[in-house]
Amino acid sequence: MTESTLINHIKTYLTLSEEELAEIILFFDCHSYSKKETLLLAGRRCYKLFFVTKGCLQLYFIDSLGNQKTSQFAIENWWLTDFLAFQNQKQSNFYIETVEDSQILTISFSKYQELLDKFPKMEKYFRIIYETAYGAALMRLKYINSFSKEEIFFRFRDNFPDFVQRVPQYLLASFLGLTPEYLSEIKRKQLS
Amino acid sequence: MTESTLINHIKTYLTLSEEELAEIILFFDCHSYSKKETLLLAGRRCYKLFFVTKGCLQLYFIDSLGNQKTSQFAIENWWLTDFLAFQNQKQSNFYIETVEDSQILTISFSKYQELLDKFPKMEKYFRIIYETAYGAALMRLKYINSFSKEEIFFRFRDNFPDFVQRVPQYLLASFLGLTPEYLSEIKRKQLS
DNA sequence: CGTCTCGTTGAGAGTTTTCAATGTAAGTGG
DNA sequence: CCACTTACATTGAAAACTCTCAACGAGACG
Repeated sequence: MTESTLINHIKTYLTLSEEELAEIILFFDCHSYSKKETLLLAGRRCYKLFFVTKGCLQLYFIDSLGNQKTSQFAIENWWLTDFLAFQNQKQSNFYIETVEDSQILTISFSKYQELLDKFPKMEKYFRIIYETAYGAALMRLKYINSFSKEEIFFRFRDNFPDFVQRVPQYLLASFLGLTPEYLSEIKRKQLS
Repeated sequence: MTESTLINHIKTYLTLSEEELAEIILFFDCHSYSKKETLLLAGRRCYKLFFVTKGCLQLYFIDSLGNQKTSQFAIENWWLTDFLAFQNQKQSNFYIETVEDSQILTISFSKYQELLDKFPKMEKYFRIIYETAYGAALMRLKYINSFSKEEIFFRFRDNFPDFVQRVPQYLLASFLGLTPEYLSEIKRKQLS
């Protein structure tokens, strides 16, 4: 059951009764998507927050030259949306698309507010989620400023070998901020 | 009164009685620092969270070549710490230092936990703070991946002209991820 | 006045991108 | 199951971007 993924995740941070958890889960809709389906369009109002129970999402934008640039991936147990646009109920700056066949729990902005009002403990859950995500984003910025693109790739591959296998190389390149061609070159250099 | 800065900030997100606010503020210590004082050392356990009521802090690290790299600034009404290290009570990856003479409210990790336990509404406050900060970090990553360093500088200067005046140029360069020399060159190029 | 910090300049070197071409694997329809 | 098409990965050369290093200049401050 796909909802149990979220329930288990919440349980790792909060102590809640089974009744409460059952009520909480009702705030969410469950959807299945196949690979390369779009869940959020840039320019549209961002009124959904997504939780991945299976599969993989990417948050990306199109730069001025028409290239797709990935800002964030989300795999099992990750939350994803354009958080600034979601919070302010503004137009999104990003697209969200499935990278694999995926199962996604969805909550609208108004339901999200209701959920937080009715279960204040969930404020704590999301506070921890965002506190962690923000810390991780600062670490990512640290990496970007510390290392050459070559080093960024090798370190990422060492830290997340499974994930590197999981996504196509051009998406990984787009996420790490280099061109697919240069990523190819780097890999070849290391072999010799 | 420096504590009122935090009180006002909390009021913009929560409705709390004056008594509650008075109790909340007791969890914090107030300190004055002059320019270039260190508040957090990399390698030490990170057990404090900071709120700037006046002045400016920087979160930075030293790269393998010995260069200081700024990951984040915090001015009035900003929270700052090494959030990953704070949350897990681990060794910090960053230094924190004053950029100007500053007044800082400080809360230890244990007091922070007590505060959140005693005033669950504060979970909501911090949830919003971190949700915003995370969204902003993703936007920063978007900028880094979208634009050349030259463009990043001009856009930052257009968006935050006052801040650009406020901090020395070498710190700004370190924050934007380019060298002071290159920043000089960019500025000169635009004049002609 | 001397010193220290910060900003500027210029040349050369290193990194990364662009572009165009080729190779390869995988999916699709007959 | 094969032929076709498409999507993705690789290669190499040239160009663009950004850094390094060393030197100089200007202002702040004791």
